[in-house]
Amino acid sequence: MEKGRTGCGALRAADEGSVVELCGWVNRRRDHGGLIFVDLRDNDGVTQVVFDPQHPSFQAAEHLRHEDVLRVRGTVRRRPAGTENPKLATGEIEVGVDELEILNRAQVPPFAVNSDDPVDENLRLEYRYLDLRRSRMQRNLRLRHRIVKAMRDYFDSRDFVEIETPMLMKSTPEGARDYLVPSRLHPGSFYALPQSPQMLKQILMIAGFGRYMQIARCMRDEDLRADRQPEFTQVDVEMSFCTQDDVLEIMESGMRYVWKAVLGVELPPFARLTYDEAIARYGVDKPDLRFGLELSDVGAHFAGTEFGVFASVLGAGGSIVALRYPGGASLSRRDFDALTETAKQFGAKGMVWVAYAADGVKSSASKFLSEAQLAAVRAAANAEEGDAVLLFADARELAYGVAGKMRNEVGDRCSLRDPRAFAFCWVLGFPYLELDEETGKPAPAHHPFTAPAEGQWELMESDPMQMRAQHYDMVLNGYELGSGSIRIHKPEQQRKIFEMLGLSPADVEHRFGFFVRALEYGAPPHGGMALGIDRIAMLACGEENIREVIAFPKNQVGRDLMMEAPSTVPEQLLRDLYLRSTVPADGSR
RNA sequence: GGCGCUGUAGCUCAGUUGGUUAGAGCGCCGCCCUGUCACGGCGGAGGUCGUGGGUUCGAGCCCCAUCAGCGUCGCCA
Repeated sequence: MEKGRTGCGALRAADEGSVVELCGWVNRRRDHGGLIFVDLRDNDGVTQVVFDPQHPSFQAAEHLRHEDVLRVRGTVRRRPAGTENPKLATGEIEVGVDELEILNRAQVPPFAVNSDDPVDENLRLEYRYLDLRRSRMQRNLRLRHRIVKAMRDYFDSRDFVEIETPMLMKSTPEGARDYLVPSRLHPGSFYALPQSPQMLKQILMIAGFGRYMQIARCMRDEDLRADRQPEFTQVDVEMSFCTQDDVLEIMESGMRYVWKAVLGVELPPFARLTYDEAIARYGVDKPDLRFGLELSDVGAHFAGTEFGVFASVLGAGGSIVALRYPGGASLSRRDFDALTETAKQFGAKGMVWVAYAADGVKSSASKFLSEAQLAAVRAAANAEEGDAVLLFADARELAYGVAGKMRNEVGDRCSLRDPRAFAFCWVLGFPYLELDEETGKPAPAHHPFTAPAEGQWELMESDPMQMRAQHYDMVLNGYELGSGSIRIHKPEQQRKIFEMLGLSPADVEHRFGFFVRALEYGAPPHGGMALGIDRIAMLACGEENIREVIAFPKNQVGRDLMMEAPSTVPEQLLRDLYLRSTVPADGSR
């Protein structure tokens, strides 16, 4: 607070009689003709200031409007008995104005700044400075600040060093699409903005820093989602001579510290699931553990079934996955049709439902299901009378995937996803390889610096798809907060992975030469992790959209509606960079 | 690129089966009001019903296209 100025949230009854100076915005004005009250708001709170008619500033106060900016000097006085406002921290007192200075006038704002009533998001983003004045964004961004500060404090206390890495980096072929920056000094060459500081933090381990962290900005040129922005912030961590358990301990303790420091919440130890368990029980590798509704495989009960759909799926080695819908027996056929449509959007070919109502069992496939099968499904899904069970039959991966997404859908419909609950977990033991959908060949499921599970290098030759990675994800309420791994630190192993990726030695030299060379100069074993700050802040704030915890976010098509970026640039700027646009003048493509 | 939803006053919304001059609350403007705090009272202004086309005697409402936004799938090593 500047010398002599008092915050608008500071004054209490004990300050009676003191002369104070307040600065802030007109949150509200109540004009009684012979007496004017103004609620003055700053980042500290709201104070009622009073203009008496005999005072020279009274006439000016008659013309004050929402969001005008004032400096006020006056005397703190207790409010008359019976007029205190218990809803206001400063509600015992008011400031009788002696001096009013109007520092600036405001246009009539396009939406109400003094309330958190919903407003069209386009408008909020266009007038973000007004939106940020509102209490929701003030609260969210201040909470976010405290999260980031708690993280820095925590990692500092555990002897991590924050080191900045460049924003102008080198484009690498795999992963997300890069944002490119043309080089003026090197015509035809480009920097890439970092997707993450991955290789640089590993090089910092090779450089002997031992424990590194960074609040790192990352950019990925992919399509946006409610939980995804093209630029985002990670707490990026790397450590030397560590095991997977060491990293998990550091990161889990960190989250526990942050939750305690910022929210006052003591988190229990995080649940640990293997990838295979997560898929089998929840159908996803980022399960929402705020609720149960675990999946079950009921294929065994349908051996020899006459039902064509099930028979062909089982014949082809697929799965039939059951999901309980609590209270679902009361749904209408129409409701089930709508659910089936939802499942189809998740990739299902269809859905069979069974409703265990008090007056009997109904099903979309009742002709084909025996009493014994209905009972077996009910038992497998732990369904009670009044529940429904949804069945998804398909190739194993698809059936579980759809069931997992439908589990979240059912969780929403049954209000099982409490926004104030925090269910953290670790997912471990990911497969090292997955089949590339285009080529059909095995490719690393994660980034190519991940180390296989201990003692599994030999599987690379014998049974590569069985290899597991020393890779781990931290998951909160169904959101992936981040992932990490123990890295490869032997240059020959790193080369082998690149080779498997189909890179020739010349490719490796061109793209990763600096990195493999660094590994050859005594790279210590190391590993680490990165967590998405935006998602953490979003969940800590109880928000469902990442834009609510970012001061100046992009909209779904990557536009900043306030400054109107991206934009065209003067021709000369392009010439300096040796660039020429291929976009026709009318903007068509 | 696919699918779904949304678009009516400055804001948030209502608008019946297609039928007279498109409404409400808040905000805005003016007047009144000395204890309010979502102050109150009286009066007033304010509309390309996203845009274009079509069907119809008649369209905010139906059809087609298009724009913008949101959600989602693909995508995000």
